[in-house]
Amino acid sequence: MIDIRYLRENSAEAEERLRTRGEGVDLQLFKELDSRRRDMLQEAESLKALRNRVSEEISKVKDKSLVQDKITEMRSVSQRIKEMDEELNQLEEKVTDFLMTIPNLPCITAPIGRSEDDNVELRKWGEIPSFTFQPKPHWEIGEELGILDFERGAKLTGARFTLYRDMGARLERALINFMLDIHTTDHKYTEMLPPFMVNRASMTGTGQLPKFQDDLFSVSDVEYFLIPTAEVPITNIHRDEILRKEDLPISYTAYTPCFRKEAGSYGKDTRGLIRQHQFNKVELVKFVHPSDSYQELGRLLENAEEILKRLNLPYRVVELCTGDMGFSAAKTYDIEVWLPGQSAYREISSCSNFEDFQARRAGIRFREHEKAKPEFVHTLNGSGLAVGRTLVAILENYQQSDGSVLIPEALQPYVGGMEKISCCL
RNA sequence: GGAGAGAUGGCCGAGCAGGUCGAAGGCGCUCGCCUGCUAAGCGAGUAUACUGGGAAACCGGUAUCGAGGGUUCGAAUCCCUCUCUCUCCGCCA
Repeated sequence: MIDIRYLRENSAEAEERLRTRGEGVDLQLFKELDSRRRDMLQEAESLKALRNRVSEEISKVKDKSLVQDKITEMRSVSQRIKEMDEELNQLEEKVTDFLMTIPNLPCITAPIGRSEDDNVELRKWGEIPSFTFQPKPHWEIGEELGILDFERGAKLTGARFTLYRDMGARLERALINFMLDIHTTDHKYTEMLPPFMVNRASMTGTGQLPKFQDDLFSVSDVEYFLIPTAEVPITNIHRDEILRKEDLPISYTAYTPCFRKEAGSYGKDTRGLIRQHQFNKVELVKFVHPSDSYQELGRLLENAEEILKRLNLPYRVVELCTGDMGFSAAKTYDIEVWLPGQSAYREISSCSNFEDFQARRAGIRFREHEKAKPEFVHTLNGSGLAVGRTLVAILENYQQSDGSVLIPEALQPYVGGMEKISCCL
């Protein structure tokens, strides 16, 4: 949520900045509703002040028959208050409903652009492997090795679900442990294992709701939603809390499965592991002091990159343009890993600074000084990394001419010292 | 799933035959005093949001005792619904 005062006082500037996202927002209606609300609020509150005063007078008189006329008068005042409160509630609801659907203001340093074509490549790392044979896409490698079973995944559930078997399952599990170990031990994040379903308030806090309900799976007998990313439960850990300044920055990491409907992506990535309804991810989340947030974003990005470096997988870092950023983000860097099967870089991590957008929605604050008013923290998060896509990158980059796949050295201790995956069938 | 108890400020905890209660008392914390040091003691202060005024310091109004609704001139206190927590029984990894 954007600061309502900012929208009130700088609506032209706000409209301009939002326009760079490709989001035409008209603040005129908002301004009207907002000022009507404030006028009415004042009126209702002065009526309440009157009622409070007179009620106190009544309480001091023993013989109520002496103040019967005041009681009668207050009866109608109360009636009026009730009517105004109802109208006020409606106005307020309209205003917050509107605010909740407005995306974050892009950071002024974010490159202006319309789509991913306008993203800016910042750096590249690693050697793109060259093959003496035609490299295969991971779904072929996985099926031939007997470690990925797409057909049975579809039988069990449906499209975009995959059964990992044997070394596939083990490799996925190894990657999760590998990533968590690095982030906890070397990068000093605190590991969390959150619920995989959350309530409406949590989804609203991080920005998935109310606007993106269509992207979420939910359960039918209670109003719980399956998390699309660990960002949701982890960021909401501190919802409605005032954190101690000394505790900032707070850094959490968590492995969770993620559930996404992927509505509107019907034709895309239909084969393989790239776009699944359920996938595993290790997430990094930080709660930071507003003055440090961009520095911390840089660190978080490096922490995510570190995983690819240790696995020796080539990647590049891209800065997203205003038109390609997510709803809640002010600034986003994507890490894209090289996939020889597609001869392309594909997103494997997205690291964002939300500034105070989520903190304001979720009520996550801190105090600058003992007596200072609480302020909103800045929240950050990034994938560290998407596990399934990391497995894809390993299969495609480490594939051998005989169909086997070498296991990156750093990962070998996590698979009992095994050096390569041969056919598991 | 069955039976019962509960939810009050940073924490503990009173109030609950409706009024002077944003809420006693204690603890914690902050500042000051006192004191060889420490401990103890004394005094003052110590919620949040919205809103009006003010350059600001600050001053005023409203709301908040789990959430929402109701009764009433007036609700932490009475009534209804919901959520959560705890205890016992059952079931279960």
